[in-house]
Amino acid sequence: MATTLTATKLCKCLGDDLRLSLVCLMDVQREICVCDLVDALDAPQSTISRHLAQLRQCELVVARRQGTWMHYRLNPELPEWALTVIETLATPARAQLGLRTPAPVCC
Amino acid sequence: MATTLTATKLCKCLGDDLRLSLVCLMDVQREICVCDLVDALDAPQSTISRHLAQLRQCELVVARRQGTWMHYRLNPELPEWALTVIETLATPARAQLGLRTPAPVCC
DNA sequence: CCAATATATCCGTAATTCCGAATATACGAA
DNA sequence: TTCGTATATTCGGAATTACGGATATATTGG
Repeated sequence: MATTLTATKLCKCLGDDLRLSLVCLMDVQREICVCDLVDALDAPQSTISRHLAQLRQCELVVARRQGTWMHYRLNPELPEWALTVIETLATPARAQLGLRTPAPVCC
Repeated sequence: MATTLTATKLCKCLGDDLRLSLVCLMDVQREICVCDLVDALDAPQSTISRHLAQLRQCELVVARRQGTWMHYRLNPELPEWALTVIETLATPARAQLGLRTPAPVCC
């Protein structure tokens, strides 16, 4: 199910507060695990996991398992334009979404 | 109904093939009128107009009336990050959406 | 094998978005 | 005024997306 990342798809992914928050968090913390995401963003675990799956499917992020934990990070093979968009949005988005850089809890 | 442009809203606007096409066309042709948009993109007039209204409402674009025609262009007061995002997406988007620069028909 | 923890998926429902034909509005010309 | 062109809005229905509780799966430790 590996679809190519298009401009429209990238925007659709980022066009949701929760998903944009997830991406922003991964942009600062190079790698972050689900439990940290869950308590950084105030949303039920199933919701977060569902959005992460969506980001994975668009190949915006990749996951690495370490024991019981899953660590997520931005896909290192993102096309440059996509990375530029993310980095450009990161600063205004963090302010607008009220994201503070969370101290890593687990891992 | 002038809401502030947030990162999420910008992405929502750009997360649709038709709207992204509209924005891309305005990005090349500094200013373009609805009839040109209608025949550049193959979609019914009401659909295009509806999407334009949405872009207007998010303040991504502004319109200028000249007689019967409406000329649209990117909002010159767009925050810099928004403009950067648009310009970054423009090139890949044009390729992915198969947009050729249309020769101005009317006006 | 069993329990505990972390994460993913399912599934019915609610909310949002999209579509395009029909209709309305705005303007210029006659 | 009336007509014709350009554009906007309305509206009901279809399609997509989001939600979150319940449940399934995976992994580690005992």
